Amino acid sequence: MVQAIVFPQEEDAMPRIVAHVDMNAFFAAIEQNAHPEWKNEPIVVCVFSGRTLDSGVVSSASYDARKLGVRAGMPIVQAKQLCAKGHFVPVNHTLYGQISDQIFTRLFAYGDAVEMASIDEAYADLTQKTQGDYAHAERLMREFQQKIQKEFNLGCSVGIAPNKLLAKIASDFQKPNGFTIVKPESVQSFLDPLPVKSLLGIGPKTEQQLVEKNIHTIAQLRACGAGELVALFGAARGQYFFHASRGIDESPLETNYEKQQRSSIWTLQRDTQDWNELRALVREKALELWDETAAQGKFFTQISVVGVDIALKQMTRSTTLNVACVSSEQLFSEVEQLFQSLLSNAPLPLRRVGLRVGGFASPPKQKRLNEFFG
DNA sequence: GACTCCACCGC
DNA sequence: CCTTCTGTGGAGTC
Repeated sequence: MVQAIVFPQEEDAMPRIVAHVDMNAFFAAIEQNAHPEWKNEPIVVCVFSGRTLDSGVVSSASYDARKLGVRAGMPIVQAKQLCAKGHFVPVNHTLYGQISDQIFTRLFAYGDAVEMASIDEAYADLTQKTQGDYAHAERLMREFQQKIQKEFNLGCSVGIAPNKLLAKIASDFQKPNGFTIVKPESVQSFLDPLPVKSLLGIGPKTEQQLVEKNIHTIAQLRACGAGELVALFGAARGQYFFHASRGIDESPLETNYEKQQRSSIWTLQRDTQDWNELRALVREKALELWDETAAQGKFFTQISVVGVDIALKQMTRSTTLNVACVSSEQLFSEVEQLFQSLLSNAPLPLRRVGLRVGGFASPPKQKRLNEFFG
């Protein structure tokens, strides 16, 4: 075969190759490494809410804990019943974030572009580097997988496919330490037998709606007309499902993504409907949020508060400022008003409350950033 | 456009 | 039986 000379137009036309990397039981695996004496013992990483000794949920479970039925999202109390001898440790997001950064920094050497999709997932675009050659892509990503295992003692699953949608499903196909390649010619046969829930964006509620229409597999979803899907799910999601069921996804890697909002929500020691009981804590949290965003040079125009009542019903109140918020005092005063409005309409005492800021804009009064520090 | 709620994605 | 925390995007409503 003649070696093709690559012109810019042909570069654009080159079929994409995208890899998705998903760390296996990431938080639990890191904790396992931090405690080598727990080898082959169940480890359960927990978010303790602080309300009672064991209130809270499981964030991540090691494979030894999963064998006993422990799952992410499960109440800690329930996990302890399944796994009395397990090691229950609190989440340490800072540590996991640092390790995540180190791991995915290595990935930049393997692709043209990298998107860190979450703390334990990333995409790499391999199109140019491999010149569209799947065998080359496989060699590269197997090397990456082994490198991470060796260097960090952490396993990951890898999917390689023509786009992000399929690469993500492929990395999920075999776990742990899976390696799945979906070439363009086998996209449909790969997708068809999978449950609809395999598609990003189809969760429990949407799955239920589809099951009611007797749609269980992606093949059955593909048999639906675009019009029917749009009628059922609205324009955006309907069209997404139409394309996704065919394995079509042109979305590019988001390589310089910026957060749109920052929020924090916490569980109260005691349920309440009384602003005076919340005031001090809310104030503290508002100041923290101000400090964190100001430190990043971010100035927000949107402020919201959220309450979750004892029936777990959520309520929100929000406001949009004309000019970015200028001080922590202004933030707190806005938050106070929003909470008073929320509380006066809350039918039941609140169990959890939270704050959110977003709508990041230029700094107020056009001050130079460094005038805010020092 | 602003606001509120809902569904979903991670772990 | 008990239900954390963070962030995005869509839909309905006004």
